[in-house]
Amino acid sequence: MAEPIALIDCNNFYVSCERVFDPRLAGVPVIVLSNNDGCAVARSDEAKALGIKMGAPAFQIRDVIRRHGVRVFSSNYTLYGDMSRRVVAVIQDFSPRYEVYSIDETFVDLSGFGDRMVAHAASMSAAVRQRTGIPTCVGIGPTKTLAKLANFAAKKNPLFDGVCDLMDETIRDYVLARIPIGEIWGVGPATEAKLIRQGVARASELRDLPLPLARKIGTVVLERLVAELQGIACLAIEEVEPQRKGMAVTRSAGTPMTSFDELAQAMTAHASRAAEKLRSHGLVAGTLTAFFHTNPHKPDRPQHSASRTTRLSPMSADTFDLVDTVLRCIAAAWKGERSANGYAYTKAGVILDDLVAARVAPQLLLPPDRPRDARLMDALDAVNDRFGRKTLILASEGFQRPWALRADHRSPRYTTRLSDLPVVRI
DNA sequence: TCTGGGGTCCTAGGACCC
DNA sequence: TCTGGGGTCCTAGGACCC
Repeated sequence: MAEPIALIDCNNFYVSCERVFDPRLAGVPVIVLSNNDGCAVARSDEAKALGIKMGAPAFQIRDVIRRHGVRVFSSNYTLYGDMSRRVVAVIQDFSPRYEVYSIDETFVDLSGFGDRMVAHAASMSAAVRQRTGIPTCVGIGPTKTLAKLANFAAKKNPLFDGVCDLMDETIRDYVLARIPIGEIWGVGPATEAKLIRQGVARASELRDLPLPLARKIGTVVLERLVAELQGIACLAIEEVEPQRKGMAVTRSAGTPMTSFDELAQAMTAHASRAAEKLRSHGLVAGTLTAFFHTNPHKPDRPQHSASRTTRLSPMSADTFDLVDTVLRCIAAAWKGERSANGYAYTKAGVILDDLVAARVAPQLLLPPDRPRDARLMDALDAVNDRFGRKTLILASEGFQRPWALRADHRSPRYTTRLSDLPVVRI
């Protein structure tokens, strides 16, 4: 008998975070927008009922928002990240083995709880609600994929009262027969279309696919997925966070960039941020990619997309190194006049790969003539840590920042900023 | 005239996730 | 006018090696 795995998933997480600090948001439609206030990335149940889809561009749903008084928020990742940490702190009290899978989901090993398993899951959910204010649902199954499906069922069907246990085969058959394959973890639009062409439309039908056929239709990934649906655990709970392989800082521009200088400023900012992220994780990068492109949603306008990848030698997390490298990359990729080349670039970014812990990174055999002082970076980080991000920046980042993000509806950082605390006047 | 077989490594691109 | 950002994994195919 497989061991039970639970998935605890926060309901409409970003919206729930906003509601914790403003009870007036309860019962009304609320959405949270992506970076740059681009599209809806979280929706309350009321907003979903209005037909607002995940990822809907903000400008396309303006009418619905106005007509129904939908409350709109810019993303406040500082707040959501901190709330996520608090949720996990509660979950820790309910099982020693767990995996933080995303900002709003955690897999929990429930083996050993026997008959009390469902009750235990319910009290975990209640404790999270009581101690953080965040509502959750729990799905339980013999594999991660089935726990995910159980969670989906728990969210959709009020019958389950927030906790769905799919360890029982009868209930599992009932649920799988009713869930379309597109809802399964790992089945995206491409696989869904392919499977439907093969006459496979329900989770139960996918589960009953012979493994070799699954392998033939898809890849080893689909084969594994089918095995997981059959109750054969292929994906373990990963308690230790694996060493990350790459990291990226990419942004859409608030106003399109039309000159090389504007792009260079934005790229300086992205590279600086990337270097900062590397150092905060104690890493250095071996490969750097810089890219920029025009707005692909406007195919009638002139399109240009460019990227350059280069090795960082020695591997580095130094702001100056990364900025120099990025500027060389975009200079090599820029077409035409620097003042304006006829293109309006809306997105640019820096991607770092081959990440290694700084202390085990290979060193140069012959050190450079002017060794960069690591203490300079320490000082930079110390100042920005103490006085706020971007207190000290490279001058090449500029001070106008026309490309900077839009965030017109940001809520206060209630839990991480003293200056953002609500003030009570008596 | 006739030109092998068996590997590794790297990269780009696709698919998926939240 | 306005369409996010940051990740992972897998595969195919090319380059290269002996």
